[in-house]
Amino acid sequence: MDYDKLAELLFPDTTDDPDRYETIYPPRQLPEGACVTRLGPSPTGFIHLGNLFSAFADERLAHQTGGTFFLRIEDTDDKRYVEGAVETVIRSLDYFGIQFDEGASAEGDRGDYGPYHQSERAEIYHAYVKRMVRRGQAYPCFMSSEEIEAIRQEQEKNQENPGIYGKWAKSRDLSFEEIEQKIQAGEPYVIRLKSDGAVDTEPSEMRQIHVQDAIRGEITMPENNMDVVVLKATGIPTYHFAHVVDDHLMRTTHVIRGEEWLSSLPIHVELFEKMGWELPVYCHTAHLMKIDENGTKRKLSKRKDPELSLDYYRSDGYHPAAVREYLLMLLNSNFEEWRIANPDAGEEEFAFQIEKMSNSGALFDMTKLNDVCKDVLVKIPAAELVEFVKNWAREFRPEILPLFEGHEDYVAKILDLGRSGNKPRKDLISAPQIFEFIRYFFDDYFEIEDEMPERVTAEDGAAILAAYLETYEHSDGQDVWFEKIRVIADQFGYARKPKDFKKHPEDYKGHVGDVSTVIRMAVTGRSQSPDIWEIQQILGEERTKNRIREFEASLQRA
RNA sequence: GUCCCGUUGGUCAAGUGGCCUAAGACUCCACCCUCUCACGGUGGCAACGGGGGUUCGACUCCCCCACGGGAUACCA
Repeated sequence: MDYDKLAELLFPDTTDDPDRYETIYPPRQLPEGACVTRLGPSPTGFIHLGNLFSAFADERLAHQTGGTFFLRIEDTDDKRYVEGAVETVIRSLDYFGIQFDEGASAEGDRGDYGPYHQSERAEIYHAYVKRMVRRGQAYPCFMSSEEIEAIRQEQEKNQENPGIYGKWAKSRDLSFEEIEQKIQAGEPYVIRLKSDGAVDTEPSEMRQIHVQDAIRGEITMPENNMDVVVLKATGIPTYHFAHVVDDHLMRTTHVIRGEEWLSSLPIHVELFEKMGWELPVYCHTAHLMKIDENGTKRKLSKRKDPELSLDYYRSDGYHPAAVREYLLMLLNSNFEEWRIANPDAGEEEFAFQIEKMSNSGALFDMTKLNDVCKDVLVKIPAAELVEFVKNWAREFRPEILPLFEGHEDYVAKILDLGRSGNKPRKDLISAPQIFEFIRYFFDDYFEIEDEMPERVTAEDGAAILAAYLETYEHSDGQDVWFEKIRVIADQFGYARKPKDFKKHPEDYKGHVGDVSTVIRMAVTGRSQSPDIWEIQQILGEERTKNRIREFEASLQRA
């Protein structure tokens, strides 16, 4: 077989000098140790937590080392294309603070290593495939999908490994004339790798390949022996081939991808060997898992698990900084302890290590996320939180937007309730929860929600409120204010201090806490809340007094 | 079927042959602080999947099994 002739037949218009791309895309001029990473989503536009998870690792690794992080759209499967997907991907990631230095963007490609859409790189792939053909490393295959299906069935019947290899790779033996004739007849074909892997050998007897995975350590697998497709009938490469060519030419140093790729590693190794290129550092991450209804751990799935979608966190009003913080905890096991030691440091100060990534799948724990949210939100200035909640409301709860819009200062004061000092309150978790938490500050959403304390009758309650109103001075300081409540407690037979009541419960109806709960009920409609005095200061004198009068009246009616 | 990866409390996890009577965080419980709640503090419950080896000694190394996950496409 004259491979040069075959290559010319297959790729008449393609360059014979793929090495020219080596000069078009020279090694990057980067500082020693800089990592080049990439995210390669398919253009469905659906970007999920797993993508964010690995994008985060990519981003940290690149930016921490002074390297480059780029976006490459892996649109080799035309069936998957969704309009506007690139914008969606970029926007989703940007919301969580992930930005690319290079690659596909809303305004088109940026950077010297493009094009960054695989669909636009056909001539590059073809140049390398042509060279493989010339070297006898690849060949056209004319088998129809029916033929391949029949082969698979026979292999299954004989308990053989499915796939095109060895004797099944019938098109390997086609003569030039046969090929030429089929092509002239317009028969569709793909280009397959002519694998050097041993066939008819037990896997354990096969040559083993050894790859150092940055997360998992040394990986040992039998070499590839499949004649995998490198170029589809459409002339577009498969993932395997595109990965090898692109990551070489784009000078990717670290390939971070999900563990589902582990099994195709031998294919990639053979391809890299055939091309004569150095392997990138592979980092195969574990999948995010969840516990499903029957209590078993399983991979988060697109279809079943709404929490996999990034939009889930956005629409549920989780602050991106909190999601980042939590993800970083899952990403690097030592982050949490570092955070405890450095509560105020920026995330970028944390030394992310790829080796510290877990190699078993982590369960995504919403309870923990909520806890992380509290710690993260407590550090965000109130004004910023107001903007955050406002933007969330605008998109997801427009009916409550008027509460925030134009009242930013009022809301900011509410959010700052008890947040100062060295033991700040940590009440705030997510946008909807924040609204729920502060709702009673707005008359439209104020209502009596809880029950009166057991130790206070309606009659006593009304009397307490009357006495409270009598002595109420809006300008009183907190201490003076509370002293007055103690006096009222005393008047009505409630202990001035809870401890007194605990010691001699028979002497009292209750204690000062019961009295203040009545007031709290009147002012907030709830039996639990932050400091009443501060709440009253924010509500203002008029609104406070009105609420007390109203509750007093309702108790009298009862 | 074959191949690969994984398995430490309910969850995230530290652990690289003796420092393990197995760290820390979340959850839960108790107590303290306290006008309620939250915060904070103190304490508590709770784990090396099973079986064989190797070794003076194994969570750590090897083998088998079980379980979970993945691959086995002209999807990525």
